[in-house]
This record gives sequence, C-alpha cells and structure tokens, in this order.
Amino acid sequence: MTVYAGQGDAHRSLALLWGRPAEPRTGRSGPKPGLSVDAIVSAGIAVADAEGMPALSMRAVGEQLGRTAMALYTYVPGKAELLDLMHDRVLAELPAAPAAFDDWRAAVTAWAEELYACYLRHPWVLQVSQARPVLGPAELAAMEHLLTALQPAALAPGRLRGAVAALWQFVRGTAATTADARGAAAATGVTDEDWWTTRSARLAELAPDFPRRFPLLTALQSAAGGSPEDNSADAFRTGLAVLLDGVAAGAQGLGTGGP
Amino acid sequence: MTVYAGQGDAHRSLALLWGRPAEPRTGRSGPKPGLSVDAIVSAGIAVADAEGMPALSMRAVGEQLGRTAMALYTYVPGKAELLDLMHDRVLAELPAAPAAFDDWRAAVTAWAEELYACYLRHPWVLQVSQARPVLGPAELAAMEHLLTALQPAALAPGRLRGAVAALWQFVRGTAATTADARGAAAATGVTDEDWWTTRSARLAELAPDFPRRFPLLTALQSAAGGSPEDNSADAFRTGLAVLLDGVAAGAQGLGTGGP
DNA sequence: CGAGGATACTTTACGTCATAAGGAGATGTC
DNA sequence: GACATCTCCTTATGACGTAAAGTATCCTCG
Repeated sequence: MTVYAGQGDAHRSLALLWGRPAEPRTGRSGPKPGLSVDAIVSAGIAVADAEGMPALSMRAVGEQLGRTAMALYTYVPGKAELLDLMHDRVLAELPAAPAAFDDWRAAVTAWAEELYACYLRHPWVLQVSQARPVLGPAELAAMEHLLTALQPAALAPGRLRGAVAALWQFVRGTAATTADARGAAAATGVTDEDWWTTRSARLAELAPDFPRRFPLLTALQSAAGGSPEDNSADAFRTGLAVLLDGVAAGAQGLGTGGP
Repeated sequence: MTVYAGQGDAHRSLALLWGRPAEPRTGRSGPKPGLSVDAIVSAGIAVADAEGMPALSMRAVGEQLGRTAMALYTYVPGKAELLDLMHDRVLAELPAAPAAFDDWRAAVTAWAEELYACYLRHPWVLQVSQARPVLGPAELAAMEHLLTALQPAALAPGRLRGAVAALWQFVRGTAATTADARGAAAATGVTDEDWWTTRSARLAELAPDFPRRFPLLTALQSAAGGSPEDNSADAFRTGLAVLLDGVAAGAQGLGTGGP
C-alpha cells in the first residue's frame, strides 16, 4: 500500500518548516510546554524507523513521548504536516554542499550516494508524498547541493533543470525499489534471495509461457549475477553512470566527462 | 498523506494478476456470480479516477457496483490486492511493443511519452506502491516494450539494466511531480500558476535570506519561463534527452545517438 | 496576594476505515 | 427433495484522525 501525505493545506507546513528555531517566549502564561515540534518530529521518526509507516499513528507518536495523541495537536496542525516535517528532517542528515568542486562527476556521484543511503536509512520516507514539493529547507539545500556539484559542467538552464529532475527521481526511485525488496523479505522472515526465488517459481508456474512472451526480459534476468541486494546496488551504480554520461554529453565546461 | 499498498502478502496478488481469464465454471453450485474481478477492478479505477485515491474505499467500490463492501471479498482477498490489480490494469492501456525498430531514440521517446501520459490519466497510480514490483503482466509487457525499443542500441547487460531502471524511475517520478502540481492546484480551486505564486510569496516572507542561502536555485528559478505546467513538461522533455544521451554514450549498435 | 486568562494536556466522542464472523437465500448435484 | 456450496448481507471489532470540552497549571495584572 501507499500513504497519502500532504493533501492537506500545504501552506500550513511552510511556517513550521521554516519556523524560527525558538521564540524567546516572553509574556506567555499557562504551563510550560513539555514538548516541542522538534521532539515530536524526532519521536515520529523513531516510530517510523522502528515500526514502519503503517505503525505511525498519532497515538503511537504520543505514547513515545508519554502523552496522548491529542497532546500533539498543540504543536502540530495534523498528521500531514507532521509527515512533511519528518521528511525534511530526514533530508537534513545530508552533508552540506561543498564550496566548489572541479570533478563534477565525482561530486554528483557522492551526492547521489548520500541521498540514496539516506533514503535507505529511513525507507518509510519513500512511501510519503512521492512528489509534492514540500519545499522544506533541507530539501532545498539538497537541491542546491546538487546544483553546486553540477556547476563545473556548465549546463544550459533547460538542460540543467532536466538533469536535476532526472537525477533526483532516479535516486528516489531506485532507493524505493531497493527498500521495498528489503522490506518484503524482512516482513516474511525470509532472505532476500529466497523471496525472489519463490516468487519467480510461482510466476513460472502461473505463466508457463513467460519466456516466449517476454524473451528480452528473460534474457536479461538470466544474465543477472548475484543476490538481489547486489542487483539493486548494481542498478543504482550503472543507472547513475548512464545518467552522468548523459549530463556529460551536454557539458560545456571542464570535467571528467567533457572533451 | 500517502497510501500504503501491497504490504500484505504479495504472493496472493500474483494468482489474480496472472489468473486464467475465465474458468469454464463446471460442477459448481450456488448462485451465479453477479460480479467479477474485472468488474471490481474497473469500478475501483472509476472511483479513483473520479474521486482520487483518498476516496477509494471498499465501500465506495462496492457502492459503484450496487453492492456492499463485503461483497468484494468474495472475489478479491483485500484492498491491497485490488490496488495491485488496478495498477496493472492501468498499465495495460499502453500499446503493444513494436516488432522491431531502427531508431531506438525515437522508440524510447515514444515509450516514455506513452507511459507518462498513462500515469497522468490515472494520477492515483503514482500514489500507490511506489516501487514494489508487483510483476503483473502489463507491467512486464511495458518493460519488455522498453527493452525492445532499446535493442538496436546493443547495450551491455549491466548498462541495459541501469538504463531501464533510470528511464522507468524518471518517467514515474516526473509524472508524479506533474500530477501533484495539478492536484494541488485543483484541490484549492486555484490555477497552477497562482498556486505557485502564492507559495513562492509565502516562502520569500518566511525565509528572507532565501537568495543568499540558495543562490543557484534562485538563479535557475528566475531563468524559468512560462507556466508551471510548461515547466513540468519541459523537465520531462529535457530530462529524457539527458537520459537518452547517456544511453547513446554506451550504445554499440547503429542508432541516432551513436557515431 | 489573589483573580483572570491563557496554555498544556486529558478524556470522551464521532465518523470512517478494513475486514472478521455469521447468517440468509439462491443454485447446483445427488 | 435433501444437502452442499456459493454469493451477498448484516453486524461487530478495533484502529484511525481529530473535534469538543474539560482540568490543571502557570503567568500577569490589579
């Protein structure tokens, strides 16, 4: 299944995402806040990391903090906004952009690997809001990082936009595939390899004409080497190489890929 | 929000996805089935197309067919499996693979545009099961189609796998972005352009140091031309071009991209 | 110092969801 | 005509997000 995110008022998330770190709190009555938006976001991430997306309920997050579900609504307008905050917080794990870089190919590769690893550390992010640009600071910083890395390639603006979109979607999509394979294997308590084996066997049984209907797919599959985990990692590496070659084809600056 | 899909037993979907079209129904007692898996899948797609993913409940699908929610469980094990079937049915709209093609660049472009358009016809698909390979017949046929289109490029197996992954993820990701921009605008009853305008204004207000923190992003944004809709379409076109250049860099066969 | 009001958090409640359980009526085989 | 089987319904369960209203705590102002 999938989870909807952010169908609510996206504008409400913005203020929280970009909110001032801590208002001095002067002239306010009432009990001191025992919680904070940050603490709630952290608790949400902890729950999602440990139990997965389906287990992420307001009740669960509240319990993690020793409160009821409703206590969270003092700090956060609703679950959709909490998800937005969690998303951006995760991306905040990414390292800052380098000041400058000569070898854009190495720089982009590093960027992609970091994002990929980050997604795999928090696979539930991949089940959220696939596309909606929440425009949180960390997300924008990651884009700025990528743009910085690509700068030596000196791409034309249109081409730059296309390259950024292609790279971002590729990393996210590949990570989602890997994460899902892992998740499915883990959920059934079976190794990655066994899971694919049984699945393939079942498929062969249900569609005996498989090799005739899908000859190229069959050929590609039989050309595959090791474990599914290796294959995922491989698809990431070689896919990224294809993308970088494409970027290089449009590069006008100095760089590993250009002439 | 987001929707979980397919966390259930994925193996159960397989039989339905590949199931024989219609068993002859001999020697069976009881009332004749008034429904069918196909009819339920169609109803589900109708509901999702018309009302969006959040409105897709078993009750709603049942109502569409003049039944209760529970009636569906006679035909389909659960909602997750229904989503898998809906997903594959949508991909079945794609045209069949051409027997052969000389100009792989044109062929892949056509393939990508068809997939992109298909996703945009059924945007809810992009909110489902982002990655889990359900391995339905239509999905595999689409991959076989892509492999057929790529064949004249004569890529090495590893590179071929990478290219397929990159292309697929790119189309899906870009479609998701476009669909989401449309959806957000539609939901608020505001034009695409207005939505982005207000959002940008709000962002500028919340983060006045935006241009200093994200100079490259700011530059790229100001270099953008027309409407967001155009920008989405542009990102698709130019991103695809980047990808195809990358594929061409590894092509050993004849083709538009090769030497 | 004491009243009033704002604030943090709780309890309770509502409507919705997927789906388990059990039953009613129809339809086929013997 | 008895019985098994199958479709579809009603009802029920437990979870969900969150609205509403209550309670306890704390600051500020008189």
